[in-house]
Amino acid sequence: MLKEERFKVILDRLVNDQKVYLAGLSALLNVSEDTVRRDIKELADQGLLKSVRGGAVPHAPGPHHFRDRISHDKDQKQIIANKALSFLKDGQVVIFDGGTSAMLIAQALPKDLRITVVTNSFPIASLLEEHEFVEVLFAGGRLLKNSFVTIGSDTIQFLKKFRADICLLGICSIHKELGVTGPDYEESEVKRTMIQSSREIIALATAEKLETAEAFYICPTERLSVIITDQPGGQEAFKTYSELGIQMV
Amino acid sequence: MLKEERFKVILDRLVNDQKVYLAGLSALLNVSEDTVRRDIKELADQGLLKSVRGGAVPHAPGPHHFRDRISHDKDQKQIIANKALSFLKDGQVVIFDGGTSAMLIAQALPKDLRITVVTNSFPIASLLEEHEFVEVLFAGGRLLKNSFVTIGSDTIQFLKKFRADICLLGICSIHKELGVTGPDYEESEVKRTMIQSSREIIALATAEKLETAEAFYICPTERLSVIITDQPGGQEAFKTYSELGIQMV
DNA sequence: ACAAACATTGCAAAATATTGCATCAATATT
DNA sequence: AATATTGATGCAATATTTTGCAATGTTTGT
Repeated sequence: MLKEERFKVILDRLVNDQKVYLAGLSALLNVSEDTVRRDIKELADQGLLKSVRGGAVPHAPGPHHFRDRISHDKDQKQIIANKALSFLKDGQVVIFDGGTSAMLIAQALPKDLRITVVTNSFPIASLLEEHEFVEVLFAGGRLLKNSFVTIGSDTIQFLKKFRADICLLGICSIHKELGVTGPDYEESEVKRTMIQSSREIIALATAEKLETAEAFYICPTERLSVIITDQPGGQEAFKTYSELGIQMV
Repeated sequence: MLKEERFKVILDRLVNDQKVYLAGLSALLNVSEDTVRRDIKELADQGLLKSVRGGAVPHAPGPHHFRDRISHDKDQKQIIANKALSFLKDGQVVIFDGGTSAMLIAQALPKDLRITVVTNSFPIASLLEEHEFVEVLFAGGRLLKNSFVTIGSDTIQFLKKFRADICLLGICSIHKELGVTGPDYEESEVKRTMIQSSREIIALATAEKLETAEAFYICPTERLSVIITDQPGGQEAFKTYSELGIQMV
């Protein structure tokens, strides 16, 4: 088996699972762990992934460490992403927030859509490179290591200059009374500004984030136009938000 | 069997299997592995496939991840990069311009250097992720596809906010009378701003760029503090610039 | 602080590349 | 017709790269 084949396998698994282990690859590829380690090192040198103790993770992953990630999240989020896409139209200015959910949307974006994207996320900007008709405006600022988003007053100042049609808000906690909240102060600041600069807000939320709250306030629930979630099951939840004029998907 | 026939077989199998082995082709084509190797080399020179140890794989035309391009003409630039590093000290604020030379410097940056980096280049920001003690301030703006730098008035506005110690200026043309010039209008605008925001300018230039000029003016030659170049040969050039108080390396 | 897991380094064997050279066939030249 | 010339090919000797292993550090979790 060629070294390049191994590389391909490693990268493929990385895309699917967001992580690879030395032991697993060693067994799968029929080579020693040493070899896998060397392969990973080589790929890391090329910037195609990030080598970590015991394995590797994608080079620009989300903010959290990979060991506590669950891969089945991905499928659910993918469905959410596709729903969100249906709200985007040619000519719009869209703000993408920096989370992994927004990233999946960027990934699924049709190549012929002509929109202007404003974002503070490297991975998203990077994904949109191949989209010929998408203009990317990147918000500068202090770079948050490990998550590849910019934050801080410069970012906020940049975002204030826009009047976007839609803001795709990554996963936050949403609570009917307590509003939309997030776990990190500076990130929440940025999100708040994104919301202020947008006409419509589309929030992406896995079901377990509904009716929960975090430390930092972002905006009142009524400000949302659409909530896209994965479990339509909760009739009550559906009603609750519909009463506020929010469309549930 | 004609060489062209073999070529066709090789390319066909490559399309089908995404890989070919020397041994397999040698048996299939009834020629020695040496010949297959030579065939593959020839096809590789034409850019039709990528030669790898033990066989060949399709030439990846896909999304050129921005780090790929660093690898080739590396050596000469690498020497330049190392020279440049000796000018950087803990605590400084350094502006990195977006070229590949600046990228090599970023790559060679010692992990324990504590500096603040201001840049408009994704690749550079991305390279610095692993540098624990480097703070990265990223200049927002319109994203230039294919080169992954931001440009435009937002970028300039961002850069104006700084007073940096050093600006590492990628390769431009330098001419004693005509000053520093660049081939692209908007990029030159950005570079000019970087220079205005910096106390000292270190310019990186391969020897063939000295005493040449491009369309867009960036700054007078005297504004440079140091020129780092690869061929110390030219005694005259050395003198010419030394008279202006510029250090040549 | 300890053990276990993991990483790093040096090393030798195996696989693969490279180089120089001799052969051969096809074509060009005398 | 005889003889160079050229280019492709295979072979062998010599590098170079890859790989697994073992000995030795380093990190992590308890």
